[in-house]
Formats: sequence, structure tokens, C-alpha cells
Amino acid sequence: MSPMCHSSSPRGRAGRPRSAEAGEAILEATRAALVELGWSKLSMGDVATRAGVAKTTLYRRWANKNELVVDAVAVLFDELELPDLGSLQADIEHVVVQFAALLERPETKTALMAVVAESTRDEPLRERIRTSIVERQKRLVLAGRERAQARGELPAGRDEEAVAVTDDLIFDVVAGAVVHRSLVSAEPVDDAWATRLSALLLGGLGAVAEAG
Amino acid sequence: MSPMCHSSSPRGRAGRPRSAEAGEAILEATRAALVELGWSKLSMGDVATRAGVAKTTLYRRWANKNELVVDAVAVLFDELELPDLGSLQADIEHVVVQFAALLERPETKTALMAVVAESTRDEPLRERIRTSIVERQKRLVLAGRERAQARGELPAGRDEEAVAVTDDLIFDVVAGAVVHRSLVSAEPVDDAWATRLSALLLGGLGAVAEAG
Amino acid sequence: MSPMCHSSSPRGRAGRPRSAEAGEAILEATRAALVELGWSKLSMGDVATRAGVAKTTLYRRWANKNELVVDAVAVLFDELELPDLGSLQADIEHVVVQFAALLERPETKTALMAVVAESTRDEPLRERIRTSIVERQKRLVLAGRERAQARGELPAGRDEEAVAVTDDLIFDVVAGAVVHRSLVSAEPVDDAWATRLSALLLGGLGAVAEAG
Amino acid sequence: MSPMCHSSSPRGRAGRPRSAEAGEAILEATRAALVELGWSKLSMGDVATRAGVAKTTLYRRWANKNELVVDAVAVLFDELELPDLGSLQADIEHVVVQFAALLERPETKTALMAVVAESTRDEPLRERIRTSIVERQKRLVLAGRERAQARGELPAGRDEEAVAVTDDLIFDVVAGAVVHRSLVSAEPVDDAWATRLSALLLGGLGAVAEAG
DNA sequence: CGCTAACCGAGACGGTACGTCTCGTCTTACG
DNA sequence: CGTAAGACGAGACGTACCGTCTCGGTTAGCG
Repeated sequence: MSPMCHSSSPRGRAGRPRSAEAGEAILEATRAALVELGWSKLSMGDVATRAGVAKTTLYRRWANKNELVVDAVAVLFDELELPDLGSLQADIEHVVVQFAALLERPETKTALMAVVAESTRDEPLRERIRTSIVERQKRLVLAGRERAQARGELPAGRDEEAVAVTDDLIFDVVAGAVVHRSLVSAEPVDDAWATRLSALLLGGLGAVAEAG
Repeated sequence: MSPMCHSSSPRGRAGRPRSAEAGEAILEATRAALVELGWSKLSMGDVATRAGVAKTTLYRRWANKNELVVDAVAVLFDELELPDLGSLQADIEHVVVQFAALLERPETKTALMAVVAESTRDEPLRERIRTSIVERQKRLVLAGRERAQARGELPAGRDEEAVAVTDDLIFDVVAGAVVHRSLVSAEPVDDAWATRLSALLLGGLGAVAEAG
Repeated sequence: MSPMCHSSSPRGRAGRPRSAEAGEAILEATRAALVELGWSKLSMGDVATRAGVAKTTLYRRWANKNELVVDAVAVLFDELELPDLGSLQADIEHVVVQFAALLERPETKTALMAVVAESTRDEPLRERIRTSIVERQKRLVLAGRERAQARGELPAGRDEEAVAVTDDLIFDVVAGAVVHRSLVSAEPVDDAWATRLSALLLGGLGAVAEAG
Repeated sequence: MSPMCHSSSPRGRAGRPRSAEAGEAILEATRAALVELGWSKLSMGDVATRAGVAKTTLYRRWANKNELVVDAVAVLFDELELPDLGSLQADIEHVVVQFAALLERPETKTALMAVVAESTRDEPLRERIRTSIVERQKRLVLAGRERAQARGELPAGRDEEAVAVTDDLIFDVVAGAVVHRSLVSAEPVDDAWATRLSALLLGGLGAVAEAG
């Protein structure tokens, strides 16, 4: 399940194989172009030139600019980590600040909303975003919740379904709130804000669990 | 403070005045084009044609496509209302569902994230989004909170600053969660989800207030 | 019946009129590009650049490279003249040499056969060649024949139809022979060859007239 | 002197020899593609696919599209014959009609002028055309003239040089006239026209012989 | 009988040009 | 002066071929 799978080999492999370095050079060039130009002024030709590659090579691997950009930024989200800071509150605060820092990076800031916007009219793109970014990062919620349960901060989830539903809710709330604060409200996600958001979640989680 | 203020009349008025109907026809045409084509395939020329107007007229009133789109969709957000449903929980649920319905409309769905994305590289646009959309809709949080205080569901805010900070937090959390659920996770914002989100917030609000 | 008529004004005139100088600059640039690059390496983008014009401007006026090239070279054929040299033999020799000289010019040499080749698959192009080049130059045959009749070198044509048919034959023979000698056989059309061809025609004309 | 001689074996032969059937399949595929697409839309990749052959195989044998096309159509010209019809006039008429029929075939029609056009800028191509097509078909003039001399319709040529010069003239006139009538004037080469052309030539030949 | 050199198919590669589209500006004539 | 119409310079789009290259795999003939 390679990230770049636009019309791969039909059955086995015949002919010259795709250059491995080209792929990485392109993604790197894409990120550089995002930083310099932003999403809307990024052009395929420019990326190709930066990567020292022909435009055709880009189109051979990605159907369009959006798919390319998703692949280029998806890897950045994998840098997010959830070290054990001893309490759920601390863990949440940490990931919130980390995520906000990621969103402050110019390549992420300009690209994320743009591809989400495009995905509202492009089902394959939406799917690629889901698999490359969204679903991958739910691991953070999962890990945080399980660690909190291990610590006894949260009750063990009896109903598996209910646990997953709550995980999803938390994910949308945390990710959504950080994105909205950062990109829409355009106000800083500092430690104080992260603390307030964590407090809100912790308090709310109890209520949701009771209501369950 | 008209929403379209790109170089008004210099000092008094001379020559032929601007057609009043043209402005509304353009915004209407813009919304229609958003529905049919989505943001990225919407073009100024097409909007002009639909509105029966020359391209020049568009550029005389809006600096570019993004400013035009913001004005075209901003008005839709004013339709959001907060009827008194008797409890804070019900009020929140109602506005969440209403907001989700708004985001499901094709013109809003395709446009909102797009202009936010563009605004990360365009300060005037960001400002226009803030004044035309974001700040205007904070009224909903304000109204909901005051009504809840009146009902006694929430304590009266002693510190005005702290109240505003919490209002902002709630706004980012609610708006962000709904947007993320709807556009990024691409899963439905139904009554059940709205109920869970409301429960989370109500529970959290208590905690935040205590911590405050 | 302007030579450049690719989708001109729908009914009357509205909007900015087409730049007159642009048209001439484009044709001039086309001829220059033909000289330097030849037909097959001539590109629309290059012509546009040479003419200091946008590619769109070319496509607004000509449907494709072939139509442009026909217009660019057609005017060169109008330079052919038929001065009265006192005898039909001399007149023929002169026009043969003149035509050969025209075919030796690099822009004509490379372009003429190319557009004729393309015209075998492109009816509008064939028509444009006929009206812009072929039919226009039949004037030379007409003038030569009438002058010879006036001199008494040829009998006055009784049957108008037969005269036209013979004119066409002569045109195809002269033009075809020169083109074939010059471009296919790739041998020089010098005075000696022109003399031989003229002699052949003069001798043949008598026979055709008798047979006629 | 094989027709396909693009960088044969260096000194002797080693390794696998070239597939004989591939060569014919490629020429056949080229003709088919010419019929369907015409010269300008014929592509090497398409020919390769039609022939069930790799593009590499084409380039191993022909330097480029034009050389390939010349070889593909050259063989068609060998079908021209000059049966003895009893008189020079009849022989000429016959070959004229035959040649016109050949030029009416879509593969010939589209290819011949195209490669001639290209040859004005490509000396090796011009040479290939001369040896593969032009010089080969002069045999028809030669045979016709000798047969006419044998019949006593034409005087025996005293001066060998003069005879060759006249042969060339006749070749250019006949071939040129037919091509021009057929492809440039785009009018039919029917029996009547062939008769007129033959009459012109026969009459002219006498004059040229006397003048010669 | 196994080497080995040249062949073969497939298809990716860096390029170039295509013809279309949209941008935002400019130039008309009309009201 | 505002307007509708539409041409303009600029430049990106995504596609199609070009001619070259790199693969893995035949297929001869020579040793």
C-alpha cells in the first residue's frame, strides 16, 4: 500500500522501474514550494523543475496537484508523538501544543485546509486524506485513552462500540478546535489555551462516560 | 460599513452611480456557481456571465475571487439562529445541528475551507473572513451563555475577561468540532453526535468554571 | 473577406477591437520562424514570443499552425509578376525562373509542401490554400495566355470552357514541374531547364489546340 | 543495400539477429496508421503498438518517423507498371492514370508531400527519398522512351547526355503535373485530363527534339 | 553445451509543444 | 463616468509524443 499508487504496474513488473529518488525529490520539492509559494501558487511545473524531474513524471505518479500535496504533507503528521507525561491532562496539553506547532509550519498551514476544501468535490481525494492523514492520527487518541485507562484516570470501556464513538468525538473536538483556533480565529494556541481545552475535555469526558 | 467596499466613490459622486441590483446579482451568481462548480472551478468570467455583468464590474467591487466568495457566503451564516429551547443542552444541540446543515450546503461546504486556506497567505482576506463571518457568529455563543446564566445553568461570570476567553474557547471547540466532523472526518453530524458533543461541553464547562 | 477570420465578431462590434499591428507582427514572426526552424520545428509558442504577443492571441485568430502558415506565406506568392517580354516563350521562362526563386526561399520551401500534405486530411485547410494561393496565381496563366493571343502566338479560344480547361492544365504542368524539379528531384531550376520546359509547353500547346 | 540500414551490426554479426517478420509488420502497421490517422497524427508509439513491437525496435531500425514512412510507402511505388499499349500516347496515359490512382490511396496521399516537405530541412531524408522513390521510378520514363524509339515514334537519341536531360524533364513534368493536379488543385485526374496531358507532352517532345 | 552479444517487450525518464483555460488589465462604444 | 463586450499579455493546466534509458528475458551462433 504505497502512498503513490496512481496507475501502478498492471500485473507484475515489466519495463524500467520507477526511480525511487525521484519520488522523494518530488515530495521534498513540493514541501519547499508550499513554504515559498503557498498552495494556490504552487504549480506542477514549478515542482517538477525544483525536483529536477519532468512534469510527466509527476503526472505518472499523482493524478493532480491535490493528491501530490496530500502525500507531501501526510508524512509530517507522523512526527506527532504522545510521550507519557504522567497524566491525561498533561498528555492532552502536549499533543495540542504539538499539533498547533505543526499547523504553524507554513507548508502544513497552507496545504491542509486547501486539500480539505478540494476534497469536498473530489471523492478520491477525500479518501486519500482519510487514509493518509486522518485515520493514521487517530492512533494518538487511542494511545492517550488507553494510557489513561491504565493509569485509572478513565474507567475501562465496557462497550467497545461506545469507546470507539467517544474516541472519534474526542478526535474531532481536539483536532477541530486546534485547527479552528489556529487557522480560522487566527489566534495563538499557547500553553494557557491548551490547558483550558484540556480541562474542558477532562471535565466533559466524565460527563460523557456517565451519560454513556 | 457595506460588505463590498473596494474603492468607493472618492469624495462625492460624479458620473454614473453603481448599479444596486448588480451587486446582489453577482453574489447570487457566485453562490450558484459555487453550487454547480465548487470553489476551485469557479471563475470570475463565469460569474460575470451568469450575473449578466462585465468582468470589469466584478473587479471594480472585489479585488479577487476570494473576497467575492467570502461576501457571497457570509450572508448564509446570518441565518443561524438560537431559539430558546429551555436548556443549554438543547440550545447547543440545536445550533450544532443547524451549523452542520449549513455546512452541508454545497456552496458553503466548498467555499468555507477554501477561503480559510487562502487566508493563510492573504492577510486582508483573513481580516475579511474574521469580520464578515467569524466575529459575527460569536453572537451565538454569547447569547447561549447569557441565556444559560439567566436560567441559572451557569454561574454569572465574575471576571469579564475570563468569560470572553471561555466564550472564545467554546466557539472554537463547537465550530471546529462540527467542521472537522463534517468536512475532514466526513461523517454525519446527526442528533446522536450533537447530543454527545453537547454533553461533553456541558460537563467540561463546569470543570473549566471551577478551574477558571 | 479578411484572411484571418477565425470566429470573428458575432453580429456587430463590441469590446476592444483586434490589434491590427499584432496580426502583421505575427505573420512576420511566422515567416522568420519558418526561415530559422522550418515548418516542423515551428511552434505556436515560439511565434507568439517572437511577435511579442500571447499565445492566446494566435489561437484567437487562427485555428492552428497550418492556417497561420498558409496566411503567412500566401502573400509571398503575390509578388510573382508577368512582365511583357515580347514572346510567350520568354514570358513562360521568366515566370518559371521567378517561381523557382520563390520556392528556393526557405520559408516557402519548407512551408508549401507541408501545408499541402496536411491539407490532404483537413478540408478547411485545403480550401484556404485554394483561395489564398492556388486560385490567386492562376491569374498568371490567364494573363500569359491572353497576351499571347493578342500577339497572335495563340489562336483566339472559341470555346470558353476548353480555354479554361487548358489554362488549368498549363497551370498544373508548370507549377507541378517546377515544384517537383525543385523540391522532389532537388535539382536546380536554371535558365536552361526553364528554356526546355518552355519549349515543351509551346510545342505541346499547338498539338493540344489542334486536338482540342 | 537493404532499405532499413540504421546502424546495422558493427563489423560481423554476433548475438541474436533482427526479427525478419518484425520489419514487415512495422511497415504494414505504418501504412495502416497512415490510412487511419494521416501523417501528422501518426506516432511511433502507435505504430509500435499496432505492430506488436516495442518502440525500441523501431528506433533500432529507423532514425525517425520520416525515414520509416518513406520505407513504408516506397514499396507502393514499385507497383507502377508500363505495359506496352502500342503507342507512346497510350503508354503515357496509362501511367498517368495509374500514378494518380496511387496518389489517391490515403497512405500515399498523406505521406508523400509530408516527407518531401520534411526533406527540405533534412538532407539524409532527401537522399532516402531520392534513392527509394524518385530514382527508382525514372525507370518508367526510360522504358517508355526506349519503347517509343523502338516503335519509331521518337528519333534515336544521338547525344546520351541530352537524352538523359530530356528524360528528367519528362519525369518532372509528368510526376509534377499529376501531383499538383491531384493534391494541390485537388481536382480529379481522369482519362480526359490524362489524354490532354499526353497530347501536350507528345506535341512538346517533337519541339524539344528539334530544338535539342 | 554453455557463453555471450545483440535482440526483444515493456515502460519510466527528461523534454517540448500542444491547445485550453483563467487571470487581471486595457480599450472600445454606448448611455 | 459606469457599463457590457471582448481583446490583450501572462502563464498554468493536463495530454501527447518524442527519442533515450533501463529493466528482465529471449535467441541465435561461436567456441
